[in-house]
Amino acid sequence: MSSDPKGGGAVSAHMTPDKQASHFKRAREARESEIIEDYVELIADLIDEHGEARAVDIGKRLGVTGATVNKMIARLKMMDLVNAEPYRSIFLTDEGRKMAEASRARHHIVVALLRAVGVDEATAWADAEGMEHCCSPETLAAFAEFVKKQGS
Amino acid sequence: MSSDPKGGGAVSAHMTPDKQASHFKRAREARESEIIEDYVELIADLIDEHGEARAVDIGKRLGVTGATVNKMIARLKMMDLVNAEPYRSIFLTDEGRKMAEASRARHHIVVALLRAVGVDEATAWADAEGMEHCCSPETLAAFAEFVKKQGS
DNA sequence: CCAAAAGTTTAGCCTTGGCTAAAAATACTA
DNA sequence: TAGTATTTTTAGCCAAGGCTAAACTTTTGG
Repeated sequence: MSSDPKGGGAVSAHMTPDKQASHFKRAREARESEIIEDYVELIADLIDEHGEARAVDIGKRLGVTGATVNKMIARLKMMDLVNAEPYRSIFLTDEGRKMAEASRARHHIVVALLRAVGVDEATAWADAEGMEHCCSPETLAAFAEFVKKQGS
Repeated sequence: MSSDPKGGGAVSAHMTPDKQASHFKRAREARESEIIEDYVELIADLIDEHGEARAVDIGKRLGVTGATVNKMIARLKMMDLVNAEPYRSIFLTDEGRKMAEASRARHHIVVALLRAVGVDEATAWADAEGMEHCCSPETLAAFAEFVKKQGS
């Protein structure tokens, strides 16, 4: 740790190569499901707000083109997360709805935790967008616990 | 928010479509730089521990094949983050070292925050692997502040 | 009721970041 | 020093998730 002026030390000093590899693997896998969950959660939001989820609105909120949305919806359909017929709006399957609920719950816990440790509202919402996908159940549980304690 | 039994509410109720789009864009960009930073940080770790960073060791720790490492190193070289000659081990440029420092510092702050809110050591290290890339400077500052306060 | 606008779909392209297999270079060891 | 073992490199594959452009529906308004 000779060249670490900040005093932290090498991350890998804490573990064996394969343990570390598994962390990175988990992070890679999280990245994969992240996009899926973003779409599913957003579809749920749109249905709640407008009664339906249209490709064009999904695209607008996600900042991607309609073509991209379309391709993704095809994937979600194959994964049995949504029901969709050509030229009609998109609906969640039971499984999709369950995923949306879970995703939303995680999102809220992360926002609450960030607020509790002093992050401002806007930043909390923005940052939670990515963080919600990296937290293990244990960490989420700890967050929930901490927030509850703070509140009381 | 009619159909939200958990009481959280739709995420998007808090913002306009384009604001939300920018959050997702930021999350996508973070995902892109994430891999780069993981490689750079790991190279720094290996140099600190072994005096050099070899492709085979990077691969082992990241859980990817040597071929993948090789391709990535070529990219890092193009980005001027590392110096590497054929069949020799890899070194960081000044810019690379700077990135590694920053990444490492973020990593440590996140771990400290997780520990402070009650996450156990092992989980903290594992989860920080992904979270470190999603935190804005504001959030990291809040984390640092919070940890400092707790400690005193 | 029909034309223009809006939305959806398809086709085809690109980059990333994985992979395997095989070739080339380096390192070790008998 | 020769031969084997390890490591690196190259070539070529794949899926994901973006994009544009163009064709095709559906919706809307005159």
